[in-house]
Amino acid sequence: MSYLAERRVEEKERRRAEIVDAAERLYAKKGWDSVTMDQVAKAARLSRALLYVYFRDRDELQFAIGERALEMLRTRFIEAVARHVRGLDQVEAIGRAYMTYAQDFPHYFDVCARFQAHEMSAQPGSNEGACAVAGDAAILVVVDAIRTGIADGSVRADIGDPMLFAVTLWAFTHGVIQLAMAKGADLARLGISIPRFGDNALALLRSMGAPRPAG
Amino acid sequence: MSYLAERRVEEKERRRAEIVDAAERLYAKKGWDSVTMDQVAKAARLSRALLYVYFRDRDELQFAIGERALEMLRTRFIEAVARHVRGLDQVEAIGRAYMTYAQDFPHYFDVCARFQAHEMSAQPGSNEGACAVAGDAAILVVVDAIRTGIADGSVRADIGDPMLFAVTLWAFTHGVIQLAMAKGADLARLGISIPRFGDNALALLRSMGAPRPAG
DNA sequence: TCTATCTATTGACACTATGTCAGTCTCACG
DNA sequence: CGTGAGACTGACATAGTGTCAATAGATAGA
Repeated sequence: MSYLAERRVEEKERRRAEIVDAAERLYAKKGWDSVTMDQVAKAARLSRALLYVYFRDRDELQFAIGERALEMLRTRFIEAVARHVRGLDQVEAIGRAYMTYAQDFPHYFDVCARFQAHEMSAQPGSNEGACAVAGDAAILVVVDAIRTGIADGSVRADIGDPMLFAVTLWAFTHGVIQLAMAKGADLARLGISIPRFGDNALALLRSMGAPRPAG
Repeated sequence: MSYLAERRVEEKERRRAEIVDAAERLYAKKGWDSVTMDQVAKAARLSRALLYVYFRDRDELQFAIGERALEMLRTRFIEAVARHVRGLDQVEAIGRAYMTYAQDFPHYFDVCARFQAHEMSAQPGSNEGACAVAGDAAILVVVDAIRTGIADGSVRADIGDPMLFAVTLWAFTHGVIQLAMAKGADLARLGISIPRFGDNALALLRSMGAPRPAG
């Protein structure tokens, strides 16, 4: 029966998703480092051994959460872009979207940060090409916005490669958010509030992309 | 005898340093995650249990390496500043120094990145105030350079708080290096070489700080 | 010199978590 | 039925962390 095999696959995907759900809840609550496979198994009401049927190891489970995180991020980027017409505004909106994303889903941002920081050597078992620099799909949204901006004149035309510019903007923004997320308290002690920090960074980035007479 | 107690303290510090040395070598060779207390103990020719006399736990050992890393970073910053007179040039030199530092001591940069990313909640047992945002001492060098730049006219005067600007520059630069370190291969695949990436970022940062008619 | 004592050092233990595997359970199909 | 494929599990082996009682070594004082 072909549609039985189909059902099997479907069931398998559901189980897998349930596991990721459970893992994600724990991740959000306690941080990845203190989530054990046992806890995940219990939360999903399965035996620990079964997790290893669906995921090669702990890292691959985190990787699965990462895929969700990147997908969500891309969605937010697209929504942000849709709210503006001028390219420069879109780029700024993307930056702001990244910030609110990090606030709304700290654990998602955490995965992104780990993907970004550790080699993440696309395990041979999984869908390899899925994640490159920072979720290709997401970065492409930025590139598009930049291209739009160059076309409508809101972004300086003399930036070189839009891809290079996009990756750089990404790195800048990521660095700012990461610092804000981890060191909010220390920043406060220096008289810097998170919103001020974020707004300032965003303004600087905007001025970087805008043509000479500031826009 | 007072000078005997003194000798004791000295010996203790030497031992401690030996342990950190061993740990650091392993860190540099294999990355912190795959360094075990056992390996450190063997490398230092001590029993594993003794490590716990000198360091509360594995994290505190890494922390000790972090102190060295931050000290080294500050040194590099100071050297970089000393090679220039105009504030803007000093700031740019600091950024470049951070990049070469990351190349020269990848494991030191790795510790910095972890300090920056994880709360690093200054353990009550150790010298707490030692590390705030990113090794206060290091960031102060940046602040000084910015102040110098404002004074000599090479840096836009209308940036607000120099501290805010310094922290932001730090975050930007850190983000760029982190991405370059971890994703060099993927960047290359996008046609972006590390040097180009770094130089471009540095140029952008410089243009951010320079007064309107680019300097 | 002998001994009390203090500190550095260690072997062995308890605990936690990971990943594996042989074996059990379930159920659609012949 | 009963059988075979795939879902599922209990129990094991391994590895690493942190702790503790006990040992070894040196020093000051009798």
